[in-house]
Amino acid sequence: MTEAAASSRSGSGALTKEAIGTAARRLFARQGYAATSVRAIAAEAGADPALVIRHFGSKERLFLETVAIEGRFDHVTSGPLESLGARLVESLLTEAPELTFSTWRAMLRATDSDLVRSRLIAAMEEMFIEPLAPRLSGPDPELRARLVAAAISGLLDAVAILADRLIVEASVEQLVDLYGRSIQALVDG
Amino acid sequence: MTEAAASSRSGSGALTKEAIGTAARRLFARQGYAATSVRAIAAEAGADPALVIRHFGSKERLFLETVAIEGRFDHVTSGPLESLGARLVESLLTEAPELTFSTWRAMLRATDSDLVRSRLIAAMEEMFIEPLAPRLSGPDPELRARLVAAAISGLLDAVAILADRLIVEASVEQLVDLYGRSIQALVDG
DNA sequence: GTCCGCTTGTCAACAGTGTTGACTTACCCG
DNA sequence: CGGGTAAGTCAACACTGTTGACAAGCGGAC
Repeated sequence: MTEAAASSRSGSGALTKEAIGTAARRLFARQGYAATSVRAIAAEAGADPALVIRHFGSKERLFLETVAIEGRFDHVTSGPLESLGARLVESLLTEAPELTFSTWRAMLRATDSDLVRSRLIAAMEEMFIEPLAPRLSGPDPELRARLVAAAISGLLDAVAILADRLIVEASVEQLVDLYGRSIQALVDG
Repeated sequence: MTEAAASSRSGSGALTKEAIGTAARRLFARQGYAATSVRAIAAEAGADPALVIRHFGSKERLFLETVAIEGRFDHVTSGPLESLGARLVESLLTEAPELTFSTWRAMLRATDSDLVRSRLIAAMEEMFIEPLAPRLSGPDPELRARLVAAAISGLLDAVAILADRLIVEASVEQLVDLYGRSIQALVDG
């Protein structure tokens, strides 16, 4: 069609779309999906509520397009297996943890939507299960990799949603030692 | 409508309140908090939407009063420590799992509400952390008990929310063996 | 018997939500 | 200049949770 012409024509539309996206990202991360209204996003971006829908199709698609889990754990999952549990926990807790936690919180609470749910599943599989499963030796490597992912989601729950104070305020070394050893039991099989 | 009038004449409004409660419980468990409207609950109970609010105060309080985590794991947490991980996983997977899972799903998704969130935290502490922490020996018993709770919430996530097919379809013995051993590492410290 | 108070229920309305369609504006190409 | 199209605006729709005014039936007091 006229996509090339349209994109080269004028940057005005793409600019406000970008503004809407960043406003949505901020509000979704801070208040969650349900508590953030399209009108609030529009106001924050200085745009009309109808324009938000016209640019992104729906509030749900706006959420999916803006708040995405993008943690990269390749360096962890590709490292030595005997220290994987510890390195996994450390990476989760130290590398841009604020982003990881708020994203987890926002997405998990929005899993009413099947689209959000399948997106979350896909992210977990891509980040942890798929890189990990083929490397595990012993019985049921795939199942064990998925249980590792379950343990990770449990840690994210504790920090991002339940906000367990003792866990949040514990030292990274302690958590790496304790929870890392627990995950390591799944890796070793 | 004549039936409702008749019931109100014979006994009390507590009957219709009960009907509203069971309708709410069913719909919340099946569709979650956000997707269930007060009007749908009222229709299912054969009552007026305004009556729902008058009886329970608000949709949020209705949710809190109807869907509550009531799992009892005393027999597990008071048993022998050396097999606690395995017995915990087995108990979670076999004892009224449908109720446990749907309740976990409904509550976790509704943690936008601070009331729901603190209720969920209280339930986890009462069911797992408080009975377990004083029994653990070694360093940081409280922190380790809370990490056990985190691991549990991860397993619940995998089954109830992410609906991980390999985990759901795995045999209880496999999960007890693998994830139980992982939790046991936290218990042993 | 009549009135009062109380619970139980009904109705219409409010402000807020996501979303849609009609409409205007502004721009680039021919 | 004229036409087509993307960008933006506006009012409206159906829906949400919640509220206040009001009716109906009941038990007890005088």
